Amino acid sequence: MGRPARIFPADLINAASKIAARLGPARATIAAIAKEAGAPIGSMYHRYPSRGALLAEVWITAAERFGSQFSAILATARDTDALIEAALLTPHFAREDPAAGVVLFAHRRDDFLDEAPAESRARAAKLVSALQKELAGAAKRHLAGDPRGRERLAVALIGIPYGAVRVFLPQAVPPPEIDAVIAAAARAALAH
Amino acid sequence: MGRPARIFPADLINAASKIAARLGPARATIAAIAKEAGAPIGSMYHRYPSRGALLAEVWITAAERFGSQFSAILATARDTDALIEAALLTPHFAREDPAAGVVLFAHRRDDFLDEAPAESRARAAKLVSALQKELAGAAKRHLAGDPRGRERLAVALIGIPYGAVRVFLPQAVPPPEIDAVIAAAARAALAH
DNA sequence: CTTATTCTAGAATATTAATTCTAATTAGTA
DNA sequence: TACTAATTAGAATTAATATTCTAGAATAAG
Repeated sequence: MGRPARIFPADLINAASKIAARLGPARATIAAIAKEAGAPIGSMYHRYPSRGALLAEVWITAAERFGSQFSAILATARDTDALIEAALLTPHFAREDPAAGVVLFAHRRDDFLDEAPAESRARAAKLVSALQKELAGAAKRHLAGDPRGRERLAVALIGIPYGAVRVFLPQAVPPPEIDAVIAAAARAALAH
Repeated sequence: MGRPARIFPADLINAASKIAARLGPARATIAAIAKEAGAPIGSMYHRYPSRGALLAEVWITAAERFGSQFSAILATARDTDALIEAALLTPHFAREDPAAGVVLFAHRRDDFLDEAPAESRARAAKLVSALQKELAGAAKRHLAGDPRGRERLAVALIGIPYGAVRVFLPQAVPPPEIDAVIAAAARAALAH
């Protein structure tokens, strides 16, 4: 029933991710994304109500992928060594999915969400708060003594790896050698 | 000779810094900056040829302040302990000059420079490459054995502190407790 | 084979914000 | 006191892009 689609939502998200990674969300215009996707402008609005909604979807898609891997690692972590794996997810992710990595680690979240409809914003906020909760839980388990455990864990497992890959992104993918540096730094940050 | 100025360049830079820190460079419109400075739109263009030129000046001003302190520390560093002071400059700077700190550490450099005239861009590039050179020199002195010394130093003294304060900025100023975490992490990153 | 439906297609319009322009002030100077 | 230069002041214009609108195609159902 109806004309078959040539352009699917996933195509637009992929195209928008690439453009946003390359030029930044501010320069990811509807025209540029449409061109990258090989779609006419009209089809963009057939899929997404606004540019803001599409950009939000780009961030959310990337964040969901990262978040699910991160929480899987965190949930099964038995000791500090296992936590370090969570810190290493950031460079790993940046290598495995460069466009999503650049979206998440070389641009600002708000630049993807500022123009988003309320519904998308709520979905994004849920992702962030889920991650916060998991960090709090892990802090309770692994850093029981520290009243600021969640902050410390956030710095060690998110902030430090983020800052380290940020030195290289978006021009280059983070080189493999920094993984050891990230691991050592995260470990030190955890060891009070 | 001529009507005395009510609005000075520094006023516009300060106003633009505040707005850019609060809303991000993309939302720092000429109208918003003019309002913050109590200046009419016309006066903006009397001082700066374009919005891009003004935003570039905001970043350059902040980067010059940070850079001069950073290179002073780096130049006189005798041992690893002294290098750690360079890593701590990031949280210190974010506390002492919150607007400049947010400009440098909570936003993207390119979002301040993408629309800048060539002359401003060149000035900004010079600041960046000066810092690169200083890092390379310090790497030679302090990490003589490491072929990737400059990268490691960049990660330890810039990337890690940046990522750590980024966990808090721009909502809050980085709390004093993270300084010890940053110091430990930077030290670990240096001690291969 | 006609019709309803879904989608492509891109031109036309609307919106937002940067920039330019014209006029009005103010202070020194001849 | 006129005159000139520097600046304020903000309205008018322009430019860039997001969004809407109107048509045209393609498919399945009846």
